Amino acid sequence: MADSDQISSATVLHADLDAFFASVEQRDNPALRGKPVLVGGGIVTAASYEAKSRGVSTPMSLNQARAICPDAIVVSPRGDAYSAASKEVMAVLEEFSPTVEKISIDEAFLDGAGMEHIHGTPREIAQKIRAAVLERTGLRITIGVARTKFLAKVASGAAKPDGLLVVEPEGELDFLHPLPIEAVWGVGKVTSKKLRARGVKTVGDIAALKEDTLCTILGKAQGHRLHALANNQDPRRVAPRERRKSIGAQRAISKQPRTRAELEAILDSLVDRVTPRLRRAGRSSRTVVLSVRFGDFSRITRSRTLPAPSTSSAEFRAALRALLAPEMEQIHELGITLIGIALANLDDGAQLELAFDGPGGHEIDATVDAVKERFGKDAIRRGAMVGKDQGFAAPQVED
DNA sequence: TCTGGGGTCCTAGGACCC
DNA sequence: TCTGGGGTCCTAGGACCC
Repeated sequence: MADSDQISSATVLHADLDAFFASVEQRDNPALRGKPVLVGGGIVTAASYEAKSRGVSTPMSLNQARAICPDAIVVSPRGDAYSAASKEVMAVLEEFSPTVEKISIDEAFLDGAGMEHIHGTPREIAQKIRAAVLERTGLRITIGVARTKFLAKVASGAAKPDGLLVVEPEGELDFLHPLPIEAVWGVGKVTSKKLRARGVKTVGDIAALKEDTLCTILGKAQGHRLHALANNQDPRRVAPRERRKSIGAQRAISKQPRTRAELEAILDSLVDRVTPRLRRAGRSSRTVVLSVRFGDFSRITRSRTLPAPSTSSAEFRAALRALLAPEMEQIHELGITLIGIALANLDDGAQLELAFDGPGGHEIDATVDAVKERFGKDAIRRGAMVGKDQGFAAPQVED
């Protein structure tokens, strides 16, 4: 097929769940339906549309939200429930398109290529998806349809909540150029201020600027990207996400004096939250990152790269203690309001690669976790021999 | 605006190597 | 002893997203 053919017929769908966390709470607890619901602790992580219509937005402090909307029901986040609901929804999406790109817990792009034959026009496809998601998961999803990812995403934003918007190819610039610059993915507070200071208010205004000018204002990468998007150029294909590049955990804490031992205990608990996720994913990490937010909300990060990829909690703990020690003086002076860790530089495979003869005599490389999954967690033990019929030779794993 | 928790990407300087 | 350019890795900070 000619390339131009594909581009002219390209259809991208952007599916975005409405007020996701709050909607899951309302779905799972009928007493919350039709009422203003706030999910969060400290700040509002998600607000139901009943709460949003009263002026609550995210992220806003919970106290402030309560002041605006005193009858709001506040619920603590249930991360596991949201992950499970997200999986249900993504599974429905995957029934419609073989190419689904998850971009966050509540959003995904779908490649519409080839779906027309089975499901009809892009509008009909989107309607079917919305109906299927609601029926199967009880959640409402908004869909934007366009020729490019960028337009599809902007379209879903404009269609919320519980909506559907198709941007026809001949109407693209009319749709795009009047939008405020903040509608562009990647234009946040700082960029918006820089641009507005120069009288740039709409996407059309950006399009009228020379790329060089934009790069001078914003830096090369962002200038180039913004110039392209504002001129309706977005060649990005829908493609399943590459693997995660880091895994982390953090905890906000109250600003009271903390001993080093107390902080190390928090660090250890964060390590214990993160390493199981690392191992479950069959990954290992070579770089350990400590991040600290002081009493004045300034932040630092400190990192250490290990000589070899690791999955060892003990090794991570030791590295983090070493990173924390030099910062204690600052912490005493300013106080500390958050402590976080991340494991970066993720490698494939958990440290040890195993080769064994698979069915048909092929040699298969497997990670430790894959082997455990297939043969049971006792298949690998320190120094254990695995039966010949399973084709292993004395795998040894530490930990 | 008295501020959560999980991420991605970009920039920039220095070390080190060829 | 003085000198160049390019590439990669590491560290730190910052903007941004949901």
